[in-house]
Amino acid sequence: MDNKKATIKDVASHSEVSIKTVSRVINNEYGVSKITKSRVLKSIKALDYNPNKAAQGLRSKKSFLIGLVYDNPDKFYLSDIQSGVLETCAVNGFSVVLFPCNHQKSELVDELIEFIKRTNLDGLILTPPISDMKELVKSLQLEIPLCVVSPGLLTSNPLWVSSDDFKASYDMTCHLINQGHKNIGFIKGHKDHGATQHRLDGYLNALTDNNIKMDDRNITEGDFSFDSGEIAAKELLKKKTPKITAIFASNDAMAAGVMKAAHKAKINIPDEVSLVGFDNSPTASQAWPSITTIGQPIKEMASYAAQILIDNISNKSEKKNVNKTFDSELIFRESVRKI
Amino acid sequence: MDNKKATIKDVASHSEVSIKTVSRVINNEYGVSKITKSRVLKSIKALDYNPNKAAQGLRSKKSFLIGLVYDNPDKFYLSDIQSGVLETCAVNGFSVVLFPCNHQKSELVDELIEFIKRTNLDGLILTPPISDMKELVKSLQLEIPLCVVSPGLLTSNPLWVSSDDFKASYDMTCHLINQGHKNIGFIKGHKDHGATQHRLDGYLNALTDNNIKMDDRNITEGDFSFDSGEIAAKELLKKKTPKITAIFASNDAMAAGVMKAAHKAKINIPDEVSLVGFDNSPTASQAWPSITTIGQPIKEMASYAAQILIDNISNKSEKKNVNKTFDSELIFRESVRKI
DNA sequence: ATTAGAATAGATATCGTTGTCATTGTAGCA
DNA sequence: TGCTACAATGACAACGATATCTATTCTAAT
Repeated sequence: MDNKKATIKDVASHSEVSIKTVSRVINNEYGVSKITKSRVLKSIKALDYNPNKAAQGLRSKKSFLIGLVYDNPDKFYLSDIQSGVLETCAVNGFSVVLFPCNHQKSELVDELIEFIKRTNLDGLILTPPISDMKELVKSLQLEIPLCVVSPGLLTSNPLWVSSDDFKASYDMTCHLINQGHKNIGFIKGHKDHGATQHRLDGYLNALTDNNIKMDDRNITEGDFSFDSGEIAAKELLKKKTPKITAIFASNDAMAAGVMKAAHKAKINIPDEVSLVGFDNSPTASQAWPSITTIGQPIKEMASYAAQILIDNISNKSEKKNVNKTFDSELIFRESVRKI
Repeated sequence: MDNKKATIKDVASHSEVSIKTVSRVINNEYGVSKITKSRVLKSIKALDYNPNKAAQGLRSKKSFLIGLVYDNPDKFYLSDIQSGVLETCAVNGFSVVLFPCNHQKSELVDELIEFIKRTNLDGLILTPPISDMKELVKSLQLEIPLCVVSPGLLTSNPLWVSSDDFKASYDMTCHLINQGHKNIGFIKGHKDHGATQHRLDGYLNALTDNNIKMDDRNITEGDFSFDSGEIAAKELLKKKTPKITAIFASNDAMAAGVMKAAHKAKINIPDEVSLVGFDNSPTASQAWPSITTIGQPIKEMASYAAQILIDNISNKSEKKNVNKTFDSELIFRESVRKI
């Protein structure tokens, strides 16, 4: 049976000090001698004591809860985000509360504010495309410490972490060009994601820098979904003059869609058309042929985001410039052919 | 700026009743007249009051936190589980704390118990394959209210929800047989999952009931991963006498692996070999050809699991027989051909 | 009228911590 | 020796809710 749980009082009397001293030990505060500290720690172990979070929270006005807000159909991306945030929070004694939502819902701000209050959050992490909603971010900032992941625009205001989508996209396009491709189709991502523009810009700049004239018909709409990739590919593949020799999909899900379209149309990848994606999701490595793509350290980014947010909440460090951009990496596989 | 948050006291004085009456209204307790109640509710709105969870928890010994334990590489499955649990918890004023883990780690029980204590959980939901670890479940039961999802063995003891894997697998096998297939390869799932045995049994029983002699060489090992599916398929596809005409993979990820193996070996699906999976994950619908599979109401199951757990915690209902098995559904697509 | 019993409301203790402020102990120094 | 400075410790209130118990008011039956 469960003996009643030990409280700070029990620890105090067991180690013959005041409860305040025990509290000091728990919170690693100054002013406890080494001897006392070790005695208290021994008692804590002996009694299997765990501080009561509710009581701590009540007194210190903290909830030790961080909200994670998302509206992203990419389960692989989300999974990485979650693990990163989770690990860091666990290490720091925080828990994570998830908040899936619909970014197009007009009442979202109100719902979020209600959520923050009801749950008594200490901080909030916003992921794309929520992190791209400037007005919403502005409003939430007034309520609670914030960290945004991959926002379209980097301001100095809320905490942020980001990845270098522009450079990655630029480099990948150059890679295709180096492989002899000049007619490269591009499938854009969802218009509400900041990354969409950056990835497009990388592509466009690479063309320009390599003196390739941009052809409007090579650029198609997409929304990061598999289906949109398939539809866009149909469009691109039926263009005849000049024929497209490579397709750059703004993410791997759409690249997989392209692959399906190609299969259906009996167009061989990479022999007839090369294909690259973005995200390094399992989809890309499991496809046949496996898809050349761009990897970003999503989990690390998320982990770092949680850390700077927690630091900010605990105002442990008043360091400035904690915001950080993470490097991406090209991952070469079987879906690109030299021509 | 943030005015200080309203407390129950503020509401009490604003509506000119005692704090206890406000408490009664918040908790929907007996003994408040309609008039008083509406006055209090009005004040609550006017002051934008939200009960402080920490204080509630401290006093009532609850944390309003439910733990969700998982060790499953299938992100689609997990995503459904999470949304289901999340929604139900939100409606009931509970939050969800995630606990990803490694089910093969020997210290898992201790880690879980530590987690339960540290986080002060009110209840725990275990998903496969953790829900299949009998000893672990037994130990945790002593600590905290439990609900297991899809355990291999259904006992009356902890709360559970389940899906009818045996029947689904049986029906799917019969479907293949009806389409003229007699030599059906089977790829098993991960040995630690209870579902693995049930799915295999369904297949075997269907063969027996249709007077088809089981061939040992038709049954291969797998572990629910894409790669294991690809490896198993290589094995099955090289068998010549008698040739296999259909493959039943225990989940969609492995079915996708089979598809890759077939592509590599230039074997056409479904013309030369039919293929079916299990889970109805996006993988199956996005493949080319799209894969016939079995759908289970994962999200609903998870939602239901959370509900009965919360009911149990709040001992709202002492209903017995709340445990429930959910029906599966065959989903017919392009990967099966009549012969 | 009277009164039992239900319905309603309130006073106060309490949950397990941390914050504030006071007290004690000890080493260093003139 | 006497004093200061600072490290170490403790007493007690407070956080914001619920539980327990008591005190009113209201209703309906006598």
